[in-house]
Amino acid sequence: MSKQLQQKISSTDQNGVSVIQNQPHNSALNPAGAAGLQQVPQLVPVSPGGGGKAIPPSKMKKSIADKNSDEYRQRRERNNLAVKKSRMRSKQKAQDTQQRVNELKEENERLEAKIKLLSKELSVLKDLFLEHAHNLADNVQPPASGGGPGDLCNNNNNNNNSGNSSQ
Amino acid sequence: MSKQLQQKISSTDQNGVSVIQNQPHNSALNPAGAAGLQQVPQLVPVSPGGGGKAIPPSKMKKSIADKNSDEYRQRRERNNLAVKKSRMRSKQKAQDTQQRVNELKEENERLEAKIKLLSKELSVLKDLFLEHAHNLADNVQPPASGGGPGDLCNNNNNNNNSGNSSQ
DNA sequence: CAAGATTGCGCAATCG
DNA sequence: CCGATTGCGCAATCTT
Repeated sequence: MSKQLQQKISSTDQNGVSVIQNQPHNSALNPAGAAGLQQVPQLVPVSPGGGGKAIPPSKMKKSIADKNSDEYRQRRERNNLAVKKSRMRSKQKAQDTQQRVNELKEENERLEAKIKLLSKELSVLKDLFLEHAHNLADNVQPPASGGGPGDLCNNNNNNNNSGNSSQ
Repeated sequence: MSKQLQQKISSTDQNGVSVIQNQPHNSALNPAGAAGLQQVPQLVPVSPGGGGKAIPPSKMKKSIADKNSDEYRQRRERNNLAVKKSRMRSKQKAQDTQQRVNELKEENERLEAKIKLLSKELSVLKDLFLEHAHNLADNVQPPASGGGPGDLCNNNNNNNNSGNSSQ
């Protein structure tokens, strides 16, 4: 709705292709070419013939399916542009998606590393706690040696409550 | 390496298209159709003309570019199959990639959640430690305390929920 | 109903 | 030489 145009119109040039199918079944084909030959059946479904009501579409002289028509050519070209655009986009999107995958993979690795680290820290702290617990259980007795690495837990505190402040 | 063939030869049927370009520039085009017309210029680059040595390629009667040739038709069909296959694959891959993105995104979220949880656990434990440190500092002297049942150091359980071990 | 966007398809040129 | 890719145009549809 708001984007279009802008383009060098490479359109048909360097390429100059020509294509034709082998088993045409319908549609009027028209070899308007450069080889030199030209043959235009000019077949147009003029009237329903036998029994139809009427042909709603007003003028159907060349209407569609007429390879000679300017209109036709014009529309073809427009469509060709549209197609090119659409394909470009499509390809781009695919690429972007692929990149997204890479980014996500990277981030994943980062996160996993972080988890590993946190886990390790946690386990260390927990071990410390366990150790203390043991100490407590063990040393129900008086503090024998002074320099021992133990006993952080000397507290029987009557702490009312923990002043934990969130991060 | 092990997939191919198998197919009802839909080839040209329900479709029956016929196409031709407008500005042929090169290549010998040959409208071999069904509409009823046929014209085969039969142009073949017979001799290099001016100064070539010789034409290595053995027989080049119809060689390539002959739309009538069986050989040609056969090759076209083969190529058409190849093209179809290739495109299918391509599309499939794109789809897979997209799915991969989704999976990765999900996993990412999971990981992040886990990180959050671990972080919280960690902060709790750290706070406990800090508290103990304070207590230690505070009551450097009164080793004895009478009757407070509030003993955090009793590490029995608090809320430690970390029994996760899946994935 | 028209105009652009998509999609399937065939051709041809290239690449491996 | 052959299959796989890729760019391109046509035409039928789908969307807007």
